[in-house]
Amino acid sequence: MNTAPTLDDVARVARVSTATVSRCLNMPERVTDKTRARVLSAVEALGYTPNFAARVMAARRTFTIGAIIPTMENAIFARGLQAFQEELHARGYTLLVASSAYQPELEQEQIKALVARGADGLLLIGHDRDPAIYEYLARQRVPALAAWSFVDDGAIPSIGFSNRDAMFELAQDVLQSGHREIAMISGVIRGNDRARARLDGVRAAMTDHGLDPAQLTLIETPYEIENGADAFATLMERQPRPTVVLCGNDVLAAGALRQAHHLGLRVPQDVSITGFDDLELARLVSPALATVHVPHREMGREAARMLVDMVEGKTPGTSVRLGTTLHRRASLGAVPGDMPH
Amino acid sequence: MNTAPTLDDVARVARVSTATVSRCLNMPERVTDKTRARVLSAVEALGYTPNFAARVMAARRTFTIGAIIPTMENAIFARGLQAFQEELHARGYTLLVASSAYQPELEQEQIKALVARGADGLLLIGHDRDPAIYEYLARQRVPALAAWSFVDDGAIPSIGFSNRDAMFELAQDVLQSGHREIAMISGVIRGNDRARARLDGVRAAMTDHGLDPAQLTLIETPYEIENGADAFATLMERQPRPTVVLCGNDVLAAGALRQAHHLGLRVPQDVSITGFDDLELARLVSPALATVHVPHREMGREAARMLVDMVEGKTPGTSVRLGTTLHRRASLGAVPGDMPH
DNA sequence: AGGGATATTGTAAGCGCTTACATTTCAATT
DNA sequence: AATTGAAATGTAAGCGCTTACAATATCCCT
Repeated sequence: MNTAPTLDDVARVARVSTATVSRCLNMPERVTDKTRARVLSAVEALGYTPNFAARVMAARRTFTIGAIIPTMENAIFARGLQAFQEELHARGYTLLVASSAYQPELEQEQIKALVARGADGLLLIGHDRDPAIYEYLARQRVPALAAWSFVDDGAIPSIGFSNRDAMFELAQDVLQSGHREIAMISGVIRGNDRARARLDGVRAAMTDHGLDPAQLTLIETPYEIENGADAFATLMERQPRPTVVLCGNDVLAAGALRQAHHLGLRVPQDVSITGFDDLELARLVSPALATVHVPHREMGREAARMLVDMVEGKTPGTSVRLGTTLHRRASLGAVPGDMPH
Repeated sequence: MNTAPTLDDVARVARVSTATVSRCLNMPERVTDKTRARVLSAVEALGYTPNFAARVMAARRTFTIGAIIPTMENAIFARGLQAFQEELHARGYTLLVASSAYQPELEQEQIKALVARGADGLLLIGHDRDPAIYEYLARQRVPALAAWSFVDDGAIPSIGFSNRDAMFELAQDVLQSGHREIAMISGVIRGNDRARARLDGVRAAMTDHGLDPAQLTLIETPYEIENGADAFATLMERQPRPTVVLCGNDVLAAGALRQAHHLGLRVPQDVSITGFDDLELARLVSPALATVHVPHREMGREAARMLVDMVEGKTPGTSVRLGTTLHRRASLGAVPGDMPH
């Protein structure tokens, strides 16, 4: 089907052996200037591009890193991934991205697809997956790194932050400002340790303040704006009505906020809303979202460095924990009806 | 390095020939139930995954489609791409995504990288690129389709909408509501026909209303929120001050809107702002952005269908023009100080 | 000028898979 | 039971590249 010129064609035109052409392309310094010029002009003349599959097969190396992210639909992973790609590019690697749509089964499929395509290493999000897939990666000898989450004893090293501690801190802040009727809109927990850890953080903070975590009103829903809006509407019908809604991320929070406007509720006077991630979104909506800032770009960059080092055998990989910072913004206020002190 | 089991290993364990194993995997119906069971259990036992590079090389087909988008950082292409991927998946193809960061040179590099990786077809954004790259694609016999833009006589078929007409319509609306001091924050024009067409649309509408398009106050800047904010600040210092700022897309508009709040300007009472794309963003900010709705999902889906048909030789590809719709929302209002009629 | 060390180039064996073609198996038919 | 043709399986030739090893050219000494 594809009648593109091959190495042989180039060799013939340049009147050298295929080995020399290959060297010209891969180790130019091991070839005379004269022959290199001849070869390169043949390459030019023919419009030759090396066949990647053949190269991979012969060299058993692809200089390709795969990443499987839960979604491309919203900006959650975009910034970190962009930084990841930039750093990878600087180190001579190409990034291939696949999306799992938050489905563990599809993620497995994508992992295998990328390994089959010869990815030298893999970036995964979080730790929560079938142990069999870790065995598979080990057997295939493909190093993998988990990001967006920090666990120091996982099957693979990770680079990220403690979702639990970050959310704990935010929830503490909320509790300290007096809120007691607390609701949470969480992402779907199955196969998502980040979502679970955030929920745990909230519960831990409640316990810490002498509240029963079982009292937490919880809605679990996919990370989409509409879902945030719907969940918020449901929560506002509960009696007693929550005075604050903690959202599993900024996307859900943005949806909640839109719904609040729609319902004629003032934020934060009537109800407070918080997010997580500090996407650009958080500062675009009004009021701006109180949220947890995650160092996405730094995480992406560090992940690239670590993974490349792992691929090149320089390290088996060590987990790195990054910090998060609480951003108090206008969407989080005092408890409605509370007397000022 | 990689000691993964091969087809040969499977064949040995299952006590059949390699050809039979291959058939088991690719044309299961051409093999007895009994041997198929034997082979599959060998596959299972060994944890075998076919080597993609080898398969590609032998079969000269990858069932992979590549897409090169200008950016992954914001949501501009996310929704359309997601739909594209879904439809591709339904048809048995895998999507590989690369980002060009709006740099034509990098885009060329990425195109070659994807072709070398055996992409059966390519999705590109817009038409504006070095003709040499079209020759390259033709010679490599890799079908390509342009999206997010409609041009019926381009080097490759396209599926999209008329950026010019869509923006023309929006600008007409703006002019009809009386605005005369018009400014535009455009994306970077170089290598971006969509941005250029949108600008042309605005100019054409001005001409249509007897205005001199040279009077248009224009700032050209990359599609980032911060840039939109900065550009807006600059525009607000001009005398006479624009009464409306047309933005090249919603991202720039969101930045402009944030800056307006920051400067204490009310939208639309003091100044109107419009966007383009109708990202989710547009309805999250307040006031909601008047913008042009683009059928992203439909475009992505149609692009996948068309491209697969092209790859499979069912059609050389025909250009498809989709419609856009104007969404009048609160960010666009009357001219400040105008007497109501 | 001769000899050896070194830099350059060539030869050819795979890498793991698919597939055209050859061979074997087996059920149906006579 | 012999014959036949279709179905199942096996054989082996590549796909386009890299790279160990072999062969040759080049250079620097004495």
